[in-house]
Amino acid sequence: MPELPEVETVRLGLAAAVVGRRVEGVEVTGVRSVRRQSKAAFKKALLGRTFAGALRRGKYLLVPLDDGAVLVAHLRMSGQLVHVVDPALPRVLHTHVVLGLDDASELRFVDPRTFGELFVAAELGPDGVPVVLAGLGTDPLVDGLPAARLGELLHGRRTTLKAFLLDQRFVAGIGNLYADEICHAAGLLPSRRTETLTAGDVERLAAAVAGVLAEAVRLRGSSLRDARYRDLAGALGGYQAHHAVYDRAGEPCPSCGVAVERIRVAGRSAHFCPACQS
DNA sequence: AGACAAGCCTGTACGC
DNA sequence: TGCGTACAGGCTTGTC
Repeated sequence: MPELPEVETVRLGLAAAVVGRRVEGVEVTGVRSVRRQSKAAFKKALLGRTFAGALRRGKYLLVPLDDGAVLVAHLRMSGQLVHVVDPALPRVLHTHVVLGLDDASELRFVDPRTFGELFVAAELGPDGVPVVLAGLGTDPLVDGLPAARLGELLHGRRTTLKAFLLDQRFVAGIGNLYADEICHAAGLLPSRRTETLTAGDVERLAAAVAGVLAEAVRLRGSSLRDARYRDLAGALGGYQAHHAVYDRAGEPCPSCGVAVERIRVAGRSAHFCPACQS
């Protein structure tokens, strides 16, 4: 499930492979992948446009177009963007949108669970981010997230650390996997109440957010057992081999060897080391 | 065979 | 009262 590091890896791929290309064809065969606007409006907004950049905000990909609008993509659970150099290659099952580009390559959107979506946003805020995404919080990579800022965001919150990290209104880009890894790196339980965090805890949390995400981006994201996440060229990520706790219940904590446990927090699976985290 | 996983939205209930 | 939080349900399909 693509989170910030996976989406950032796709963004880097888009910047290298499709920025500067012009859209010459738009096919929308999926029923749900384009749902914020009509398929006709989506096609009209893209046809003839040139990709002018590749940005990311949280888990949203933003591709500015040469007319000032922005192509927005969210992969949700199972979405994948694939750059296919040879359009004669067969389309895999669940290919819902295909953009034909002026170098004869194709950008394909594949999404078995159809939670993901594409749309073109014309109304932008002063930061160039579509106004419909104005509710997104701080992006730790784009904006940085020093401990002082994290402390401000935590101020007054009365919830679990897990729920806080997953709430895109405060920090944008963290999902279930990286929430668990960040908690472990910070030595804090995912079930820890935010109102009990000390200044030292917040310092370690800020360092963990930055450190875990940076390392995961460096290794081009995490591909899980289903190998659903792949980068734009179809390659697997490398961070899954470095997971300390996520999806490792019963296996030894890499720091201390104690068995990793799994519980439910904020309605989600949460993995943690009972010895290293408090 | 059916529970489960995921992200995000919506609706509703509850507590300070 | 009102706000923030909690929880459940919906959407979907591949996997165990």
